[in-house]
Amino acid sequence: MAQAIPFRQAFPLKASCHQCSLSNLCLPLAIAENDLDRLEDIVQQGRIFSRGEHIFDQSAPFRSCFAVKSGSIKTSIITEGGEEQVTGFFMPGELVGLDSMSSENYACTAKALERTSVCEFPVDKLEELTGKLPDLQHHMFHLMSQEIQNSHQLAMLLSKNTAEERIAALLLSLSSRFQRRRMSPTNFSLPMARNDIANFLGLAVETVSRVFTRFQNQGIIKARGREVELLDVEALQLVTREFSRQSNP
Amino acid sequence: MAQAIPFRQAFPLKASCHQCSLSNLCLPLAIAENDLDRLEDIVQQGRIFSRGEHIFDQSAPFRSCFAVKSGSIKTSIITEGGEEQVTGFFMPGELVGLDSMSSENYACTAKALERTSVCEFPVDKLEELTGKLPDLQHHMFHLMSQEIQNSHQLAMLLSKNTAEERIAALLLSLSSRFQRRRMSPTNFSLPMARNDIANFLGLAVETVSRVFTRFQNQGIIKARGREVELLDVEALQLVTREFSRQSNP
DNA sequence: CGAGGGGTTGAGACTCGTCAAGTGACGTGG
DNA sequence: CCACGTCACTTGACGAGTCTCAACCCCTCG
Repeated sequence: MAQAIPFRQAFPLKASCHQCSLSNLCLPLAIAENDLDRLEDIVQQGRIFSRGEHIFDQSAPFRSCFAVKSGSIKTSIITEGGEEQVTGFFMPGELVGLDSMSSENYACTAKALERTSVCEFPVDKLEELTGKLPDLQHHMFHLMSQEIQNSHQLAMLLSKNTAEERIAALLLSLSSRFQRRRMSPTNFSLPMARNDIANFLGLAVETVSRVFTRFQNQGIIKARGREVELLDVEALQLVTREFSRQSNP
Repeated sequence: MAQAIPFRQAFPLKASCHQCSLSNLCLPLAIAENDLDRLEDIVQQGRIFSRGEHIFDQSAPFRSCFAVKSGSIKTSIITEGGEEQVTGFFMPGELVGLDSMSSENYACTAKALERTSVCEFPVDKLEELTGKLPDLQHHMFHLMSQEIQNSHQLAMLLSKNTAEERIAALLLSLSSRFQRRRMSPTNFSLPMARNDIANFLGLAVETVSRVFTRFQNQGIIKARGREVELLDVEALQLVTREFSRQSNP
């Protein structure tokens, strides 16, 4: 990983949405080939953050959205009481900061979970561009409403489901997101700590730990630290009740 | 109320965002006076739904967003297992359907909680218009990101807070939304049933009921059925931990 | 080598869901 | 007019799931 950085920087920073392997997940998805240059004009590519660094901070003036290029990011809200609430994990190809587009300031803090590179989209320029490119505007609406739906799904998970169901759902979500990037959907390493998982899912760390070992004893997964292998995906899906409609009546 | 309907319908349906008392909460907010006509061109105003009627249904083709003019709406998702999850309550001046802008179909079902009138914004025309009016586009981004934030707040409430805290938060949210409309913030009638509250907050109906009576015994609220009076707003805020930062250190 | 963080495991306490019964308001039909 | 069913809501008793507290292990890093 490390040796790639000077290499990338040796190239001109622009003109590389074209070659980016994530362009089918990211903003360029929506854009005709000949408009891609206009998007590239406004993007600042290839900024690198090391593990634990903040991409942006809650209440700082809102300037940009960020697309994850490699690595991963967690976003969280700090409440008035000082508690942290993790609101999401972002993997390569996903866009961070959409929840802040309403306000002058960032609505949450974004932190790199590992060495992470991002592309930066300054909002003023982005909004200007979306006004000119209807497809891009449509795509932005699409992404934002997707974010709302995700959050609703999360709320549902938190309000109705047991610890096992929540964790199964998270594992499956991660699995499908790895798959989108053509990586193994059954064999991956969690970018986040147990603590973050617990916080995100509204559980205690101990509960997360217990469920992991329970799944392991049942032969559904294999887990050593952050290395996870999904042994029985269907069993996981059963746990999330995805299939319960068929056995209900 | 009832006699207003034929009266309104006697007028031409257009040209009334100008007079609408909610225009400072709704989409017109963002728009210069002389552009308002263009918004009005695409709006279908004054559709009425009676209690229990569906404004739109999950999985039906997505056509329009709706602004609540009077009355109130609840949105909910039906899971594969057939359970309902209430995702939001919408009061006059608020926009319903933003979570569906990603897909071909509505992401949830919207149901009138009482006799409710709405204005309809067909999305194709709306998107076309936002492409031409940067302020309107900005406002749409604003509303959508607000919706994301709301949903994150909800997720936080569901994952970290007790039954009392959730209900206090809901009461305060409703209170401030009544106040926005220049109605009493301490004396209002809940548009939704206990059942909906419970579902929305991830609780059992019985728990909601118990908390209501507990608050009543503590002299914080007075509640008879859906009629609610907030007797001690500060106590409610204390319950939600909004102020706990000051007493923490 | 010790310190410290992340993760696991166990025991007890507590919140909340479930089950069950009961109340009051409302509308229907005899 | 009253009996009745229905529906929304309330109240109580009990039990399950999860949190808290505490100890412990393992690994990394200084």
